[in-house]
Amino acid sequence: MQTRRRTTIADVAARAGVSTSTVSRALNDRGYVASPVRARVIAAVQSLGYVPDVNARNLRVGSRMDVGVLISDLRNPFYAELAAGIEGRLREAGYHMLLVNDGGDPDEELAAVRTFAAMRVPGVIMTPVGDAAVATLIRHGIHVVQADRVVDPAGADSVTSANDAGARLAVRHLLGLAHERIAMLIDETAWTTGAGRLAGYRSAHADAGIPVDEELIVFTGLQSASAQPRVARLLDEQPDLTAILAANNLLAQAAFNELQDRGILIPQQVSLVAYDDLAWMTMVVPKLTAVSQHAQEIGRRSADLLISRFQNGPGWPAGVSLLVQPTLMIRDSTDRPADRRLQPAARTSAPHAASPPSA
Amino acid sequence: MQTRRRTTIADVAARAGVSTSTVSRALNDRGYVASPVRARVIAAVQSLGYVPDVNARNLRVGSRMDVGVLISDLRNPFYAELAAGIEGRLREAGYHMLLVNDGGDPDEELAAVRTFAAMRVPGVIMTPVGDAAVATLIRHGIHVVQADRVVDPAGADSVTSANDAGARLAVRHLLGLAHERIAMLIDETAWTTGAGRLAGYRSAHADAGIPVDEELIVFTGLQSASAQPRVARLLDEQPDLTAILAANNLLAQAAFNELQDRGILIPQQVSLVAYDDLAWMTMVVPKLTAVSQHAQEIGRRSADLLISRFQNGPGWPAGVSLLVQPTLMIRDSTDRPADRRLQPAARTSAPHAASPPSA
DNA sequence: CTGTTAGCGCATTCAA
DNA sequence: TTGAATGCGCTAACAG
Repeated sequence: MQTRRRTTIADVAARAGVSTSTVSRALNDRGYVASPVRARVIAAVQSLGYVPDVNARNLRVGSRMDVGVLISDLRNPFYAELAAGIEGRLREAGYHMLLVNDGGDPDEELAAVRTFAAMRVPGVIMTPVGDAAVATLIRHGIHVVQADRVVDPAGADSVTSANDAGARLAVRHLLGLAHERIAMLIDETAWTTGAGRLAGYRSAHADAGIPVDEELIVFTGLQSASAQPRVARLLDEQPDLTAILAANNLLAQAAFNELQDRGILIPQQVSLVAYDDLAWMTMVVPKLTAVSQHAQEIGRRSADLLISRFQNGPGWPAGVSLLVQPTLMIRDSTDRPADRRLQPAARTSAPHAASPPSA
Repeated sequence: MQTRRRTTIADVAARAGVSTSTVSRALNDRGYVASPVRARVIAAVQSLGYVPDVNARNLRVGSRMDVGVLISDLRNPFYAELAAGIEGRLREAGYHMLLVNDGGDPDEELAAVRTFAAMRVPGVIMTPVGDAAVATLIRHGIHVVQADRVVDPAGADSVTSANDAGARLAVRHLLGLAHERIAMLIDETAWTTGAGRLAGYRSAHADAGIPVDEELIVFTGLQSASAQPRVARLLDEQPDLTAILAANNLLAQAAFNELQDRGILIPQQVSLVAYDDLAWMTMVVPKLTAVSQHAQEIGRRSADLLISRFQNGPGWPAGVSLLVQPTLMIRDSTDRPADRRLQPAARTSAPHAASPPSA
């Protein structure tokens, strides 16, 4: 029957003819245990299929070997890579990853954080959405590493991508090709990722002495469904833009789809640079020029940083920030701008151009 | 200082001027608690920032609200969708997902399963790789739902895609287009996914009275790096094939890339059907005809099934198997086969055709 | 080298 | 309606 009591350390002890503490010592290589005794214990464990109860162990010892990981969206390949990087390193260090997906919702995030606190995990790696969550963790004495973006610049550790540098790389590349009207697609700038990328966009323009036309900076918001229509509007309103920098992979997808739908040639009519470098970007025609953030590396370093926190005591400096440098992968979606007059002609032949532009 | 003892239920009790049992009752809505007392307790909890220790709670109660989820590869969008589906439902039911990634490695899988057993989770949802893991879980009285594939057809519950039906759909579509030499790309058939898809491929042929040429069935193995070279060899050795069915998204990617690299036109020279329907498949040219497995739905149903197990006692029939029907999304990568003689001509102009075919 | 004792934080009898 | 006592399974002192 299923009602059978689970086997405990006492069962093992009885079977091996020793006390429970001896079993505990044998299993944890702690203190002295005579070889033959250890062998008997191991044998008993095997035959009983005994697995120690971590709840009891954690309760007694006061810490556990699981770290909480909180990310926004498992289905976004960027986060999936990040999580994979984190998990790999944690596993190497003997820790387990407890992954929770908050969907970018601050309430879910707070709930998840409470769960981690309840579990008494020693640390949490998260892509933070609200600062309340980070604060809660810290208040409970739980180490937190902010990955990818940061909401608490002072207190908690972080590992982020050099967003400004990445955007600068992309824009400088476009400016070098002689583009002057470069649109920037961005979800929002409340997060450091968006803010950094926008800053890079601006500073690259400043370096080149080219003024930024604010009309070319479009905010799509966080709902991915609204992105493509917003791109459509941009294309309608700014017929003379020659290049687009999409601030993340979802926006790149939206831009690419809209350009395709309209029959606008990339890069002949509009050059496109994606932020995030995903597999599909080399499968489409043309292959997309993209900024690789090295998501997995960000994950690995986040895990490393957290583990260092565990090992080095409170002596360690607080608020360590690591920066991972992105790389620009130049492919086929960027080229010198062509004669702009090509564009309206091509667009009228596409079905989507039916609605009259406001210009 | 960090050395401060963590706040426990006793601290809350003291602050509220009641006993610990009253606090416990107030927090769990169990038994009678006078309203004003409850209010005082809540206030104390708030001001102390108290969060109950789940380790202690689980130890006492003997069960927890976390279910283990074990998948092969977080970075594969199919699994990511599956996990997202599982998590959504679990969360709705008040459970948390503890996700571990085994990389398809039986040893890692076994280790993870032991961890779950040690945690005394009430159930595990997994894409199983070895049968030892499933057996271990069952032996420990932990409910397991096999998702996507199954290694234990008798004992444990499962939610899978109707793989044979999906492949049959795809092949029937190709046969209907008058293809007769349809290659099947498959990683391996040790897993039920591959076996089912191959069976569907065969039965569709049988239904149409078309013999299967075994040379057209190629096994790529599990390492994704070896897939594209294997496709290359297939193309060299079988110059007269007119269509390819790729048994998963990785293989579809490999096939697509190889065809592109060789300049072979899809679908004019070779039609391509992907198993798994991912976002990039509608972004490439041509858009890929694909079998959608509804990965998220598989995840949702797996979670539902597990939760039912929790609720309905041992009275429930053992080994429930749910089947999710796949859907064929017909797009632009499949068409009637063209004159085969086009192929060699096109291929000699491609760089990869340098190595002489064995034919 | 090994056994006895105690207690981690909590939920639950059982009395009051 | 509340409090005191008990024990979940385990590890860490402390004796022996």
